[in-house]
Amino acid sequence: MQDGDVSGGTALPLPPATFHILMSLAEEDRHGYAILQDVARRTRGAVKLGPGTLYRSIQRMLEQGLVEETRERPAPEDDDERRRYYRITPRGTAVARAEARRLASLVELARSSGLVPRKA
Amino acid sequence: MQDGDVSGGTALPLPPATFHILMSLAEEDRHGYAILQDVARRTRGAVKLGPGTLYRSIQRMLEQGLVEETRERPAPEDDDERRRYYRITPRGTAVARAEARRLASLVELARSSGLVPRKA
DNA sequence: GACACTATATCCATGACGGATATAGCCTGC
DNA sequence: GCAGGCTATATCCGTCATGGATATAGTGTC
Repeated sequence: MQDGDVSGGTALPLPPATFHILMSLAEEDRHGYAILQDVARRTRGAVKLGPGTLYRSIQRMLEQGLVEETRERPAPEDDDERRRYYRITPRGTAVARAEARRLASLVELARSSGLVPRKA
Repeated sequence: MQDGDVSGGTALPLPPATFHILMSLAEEDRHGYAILQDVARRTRGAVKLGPGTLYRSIQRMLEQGLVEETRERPAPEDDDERRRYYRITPRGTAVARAEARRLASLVELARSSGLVPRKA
């Protein structure tokens, strides 16, 4: 299902886990485990990333420059030294937007196919 | 990324190829190769299914009862005996609708994440 | 003391994919 | 005449993303 590239080796469609991680980080910087909880919360439990999926996705995304690790950390009393915090990059934002547009046009396609009788 | 089932072993998210095939068959009964061309046409070339993906997807979908092979064929002068024609089942329609709703709510999620600046 | 939660990371099996390959008849251009 | 492309179906292979199990380890709860 080869769509287009978005410059730099990241092709669409984006792996679903990658898209969810980018959406979570678009809101604010987070560490891995917090992303896990945030995705579950935002999707009302519909999407629960497994730990394997999460950490391997983050590694891939670091290599592709979609996210970067931040040195900034919260005040020590709110922190946990084990955590690793991540921030979305401009490239990550661009890729996420491209994926969102792709999904939106896919929904449009479904609508014009006579599917989608009512609003979600 | 385990979402819910839609009764009978077919889980969401649907494999993208499966969703495209269902959308194509929602319009009218088609044979395999015609689905291939229709998907490419409807997505304006953005999605081109490989032959392996197409025929294995159809086999899986037959097993899951999402599509069925039809005995009805066009007039012999418009036909090709090699073709195998497929029709979407009520279950296939239900599954496709569920997937379309899932995608629509994913787009909504992206919108509320501050992504998606303009319409696709 | 057992269990659950936080937090990261790796391993394994499964599943979906693209592309190559196979087979084969048809048509077009050179 | 024959090379190449199109129609049409089907199988094989390597790759990639996934869920879940497992590992490690500190904290808190029952």
